[in-house]
Amino acid sequence: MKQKIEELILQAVGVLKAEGILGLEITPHITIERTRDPQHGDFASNLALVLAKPAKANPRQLAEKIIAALPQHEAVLKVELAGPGFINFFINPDSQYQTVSQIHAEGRKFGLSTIGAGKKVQVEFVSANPTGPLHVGHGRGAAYGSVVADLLEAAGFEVHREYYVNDAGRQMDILATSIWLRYLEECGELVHFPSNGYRGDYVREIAWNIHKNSSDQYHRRIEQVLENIPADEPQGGDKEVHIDALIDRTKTLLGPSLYRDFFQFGLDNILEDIKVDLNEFGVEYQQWFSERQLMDNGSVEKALERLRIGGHLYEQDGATWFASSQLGDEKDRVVVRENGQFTYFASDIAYHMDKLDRGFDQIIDIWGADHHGYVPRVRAAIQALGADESKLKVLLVQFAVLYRGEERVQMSTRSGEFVTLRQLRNEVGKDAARFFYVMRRSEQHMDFDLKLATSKSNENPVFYVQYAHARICSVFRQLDEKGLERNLLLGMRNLTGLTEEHEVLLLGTLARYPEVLERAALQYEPHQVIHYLRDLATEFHTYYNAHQFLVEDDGIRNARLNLVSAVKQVLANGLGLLNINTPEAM
RNA sequence: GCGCCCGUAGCUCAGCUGGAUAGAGCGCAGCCCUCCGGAGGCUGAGGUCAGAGGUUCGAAUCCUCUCGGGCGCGCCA
Repeated sequence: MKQKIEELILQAVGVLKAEGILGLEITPHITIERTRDPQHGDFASNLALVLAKPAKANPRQLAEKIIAALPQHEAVLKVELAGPGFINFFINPDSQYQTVSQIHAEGRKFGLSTIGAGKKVQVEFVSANPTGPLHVGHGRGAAYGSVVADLLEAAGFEVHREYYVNDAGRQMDILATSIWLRYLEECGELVHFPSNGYRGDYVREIAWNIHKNSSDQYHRRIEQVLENIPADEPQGGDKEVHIDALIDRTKTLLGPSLYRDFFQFGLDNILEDIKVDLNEFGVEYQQWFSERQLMDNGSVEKALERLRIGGHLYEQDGATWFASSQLGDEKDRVVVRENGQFTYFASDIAYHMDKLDRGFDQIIDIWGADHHGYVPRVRAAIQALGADESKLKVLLVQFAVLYRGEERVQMSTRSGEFVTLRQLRNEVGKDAARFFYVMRRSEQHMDFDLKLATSKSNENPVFYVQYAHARICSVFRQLDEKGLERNLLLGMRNLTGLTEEHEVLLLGTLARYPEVLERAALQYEPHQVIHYLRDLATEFHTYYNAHQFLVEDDGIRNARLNLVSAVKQVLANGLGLLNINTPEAM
């Protein structure tokens, strides 16, 4: 509908240009909006207001000329000039009725579009270090990322979902060493656990598992381990120096092969846990991309070589630097350390080169907002690699603060007592968790009230929307019990009988769904879908209270049932897209 | 100190990329079917869009400054 009006306006502009009223050089950006106030019709355009200046004309007079030049169309009932120069379009109600039959015909596919057809998009999200279970902060990224990906798919894009696994680097060595020390405890050694180690219970569990299945082959005496190790922080030393020495000692005592096994076992364990966790949360990936693989197969060298050829690298203080400050970053960044090791950033450059080489039209990185300082350097890298910088889109997700009613839920990573995503799911369930995470704009700091999410009352928006769906299902159950018939075709023929205010409103809202999906997808804003579904549910509940559906009159009854079942379909489509259940009864 | 995000009703938040009288939910004050699920609906009170300038026909939205909150500024990942 929106498109049709746009075409009509475009034709009118063409006519005015031919008549010399508008300069030929003027190419207006036509915006058509749905009106907020029904008195203003169904759609409105501010074209005349926008063109008034370049055309050097009075906006109202210009609007009149545009209206006069507008071709007739069966779907447009009338066009009005209003206010300072708005052009308001009143749609022929008959065309609104078509959406009901369209929804019935298209079913689950209603709302999908093809604007993204032929375009490949990669969405990378969560990508938490595999050093422990996902916590509630990752949950928002997971929910947001997966819905953005699904929205893009609904808009016709070919979507590739990816998790970047940071399975190389010091953090992983710290993990392996932490597990090993816990393992030694299992063997009966008395260990002073390093202050910088991973203290969570999961580390003990993994250690316990290894010990159970491996007899004592990794056992070394604690005196051997601690010999000449610099003091930890509580003993007046430096915790970083302490843990690095412990890592080296672990590697030496176990030897490359055993260390590798140990490292791998910890990694596999945690990664598997993350995969199961995300899966249960309704999040699927096409690929789990290994950072270590980039290190091992020479991709990092290749990426740096490409930067070197482009003249973006230089040596200083024994390290290799990327001159990112020339490409918008605030300062240059080290890519190869003095000790010869690549930085995390170096492998990230290689990762993004790999993304570019795979031929995606758009690369979307979804990060926690605390990483925002990282954006300019990655952008710089994209440019230095010779790619179009606009291919990269970074979406930042703010943290969620958990509350239980009024009381703030404390999180502490250090003590290992943080709230995990799994705990959250167990407490509020998948549906409420996903709904709440995605309910707010991603850049918005969010208060997540656990008590509200679990309450089975009208305070809880999840239940409100789901209830609308269940209520419609209940109506259809009642149909049988009352011994009334349903006739789909008869209902379609009588749709024009739906002239009540509530019905007209619902028809308009149903017709809006595809537009909402499209906007939400192109702007990466899942919360728009949530707001839409709440609106739709509200309008349905209002309608339900105002009118009986199961009436004696066959024509009206069947028309209303068709309308209501279209509402049910759209609720199911919307909730389905968010990966939230649509219960038939609650 | 510099950079990014945010500031809208008592609370939690929308606000369609600059449009018409700023909207929801919760909370509060009143109400509603002998009838398809009251997990619902209706009505009302509640706002200097943090503040001050500017841009223009028109600003919550764009620009500048100030105030307040969050987060970043490693040869960590």
